[in-house]
Amino acid sequence: MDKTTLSREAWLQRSLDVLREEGIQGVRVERLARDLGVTKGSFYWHFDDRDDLHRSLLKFWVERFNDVVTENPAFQSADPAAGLLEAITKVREEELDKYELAIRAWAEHDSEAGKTVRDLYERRATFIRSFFSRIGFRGLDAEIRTRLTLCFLSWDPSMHPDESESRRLKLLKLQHELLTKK
Amino acid sequence: MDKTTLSREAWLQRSLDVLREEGIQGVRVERLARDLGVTKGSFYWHFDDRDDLHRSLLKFWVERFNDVVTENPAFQSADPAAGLLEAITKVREEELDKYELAIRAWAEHDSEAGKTVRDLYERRATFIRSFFSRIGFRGLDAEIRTRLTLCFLSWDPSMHPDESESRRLKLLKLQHELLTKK
DNA sequence: AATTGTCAATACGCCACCGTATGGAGTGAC
DNA sequence: GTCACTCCATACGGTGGCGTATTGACAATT
Repeated sequence: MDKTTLSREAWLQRSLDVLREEGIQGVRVERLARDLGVTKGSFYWHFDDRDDLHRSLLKFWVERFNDVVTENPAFQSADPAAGLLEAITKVREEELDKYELAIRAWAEHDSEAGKTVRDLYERRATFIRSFFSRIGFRGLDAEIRTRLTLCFLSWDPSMHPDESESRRLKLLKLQHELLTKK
Repeated sequence: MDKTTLSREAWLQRSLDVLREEGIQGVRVERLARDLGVTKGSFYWHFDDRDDLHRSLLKFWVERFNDVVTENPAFQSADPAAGLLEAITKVREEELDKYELAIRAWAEHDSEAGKTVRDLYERRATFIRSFFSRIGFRGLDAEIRTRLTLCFLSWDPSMHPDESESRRLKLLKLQHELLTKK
């Protein structure tokens, strides 16, 4: 791994954390430079401009925190209800939702981030829906279960930031039981 | 109603719409002044500074879009399942969730807005939980149903901005059935 | 008619941030 | 030891937004 790549990723990782803590308006060139202990001369070597950073940031996040679930064949082997539980448990355990709300907040007011999030939602919905479909739910019945699952995964943790991990997993299981029960 | 009050509310209403369209970073003094066809001389008559506007905006939103449900005794009369359905239907029909995501996005990176949203969540959760409690659900079983209801109300519509009103109501009813069924 | 109060216009200084231009340090090629 | 390449530092001009100070228009009061 050469230094160019490394340094570019350092900017991206720091950007992601700043995004989470302060929102996209905190992801500024000179501020990041201060955080990283360099000046913006470095930034403009690695990126065209601030917009380039923002777009790269989206790609960076999608690759690291999303593809690992929806593109992962491991969840297809078991019986559907168990496979679904494994998938949503992985999200919680590996904190794949860590930057979720920050990205969603950003997407609300940025068209490009909006498109990324919408496309991603479709991938996720298709992924989850297939489980409910294989369990035997059809049409609107599968749809509402899919949506409730996605809602709960993406939104609920952000409303309970101080909840213990064990309680979260308990509620996650309970939600899974409730929605997979025929 | 004197002109002072009216004009102050004009700033607040415009701010709320700008917040929804562009986020809190769009709620800027000179920009709002342009939108309203005045100069910022007016702004600094009605508000101390930008921060004063932001804090007032929060209060403005809470009073207009939230108290009407949680502080409304009308939903307590009917049987619990029916009362719950009435309450969540009112939210959808009167678009009380219109500014929900914009506020939530703001709250993610602003401590004062964060506190407002957390307090509000508690009020809502208590409100919803009482229905499930009266239906006969207890403990974690009532908790998960409460959370799924709140998730669905706050988050799901934002993921389907182009969905028809009738389909939304249909899914809302289905969600209600699924969660109130013993 | 003069005075007071309400609201808005104008002009100013200030600061944060962006993007560019240019120079310079370090390293490997040969 | 020179050359070229990679990466960062420094200095600059430009822009946009904030908040203040001052003046002005208009209405109501007396």
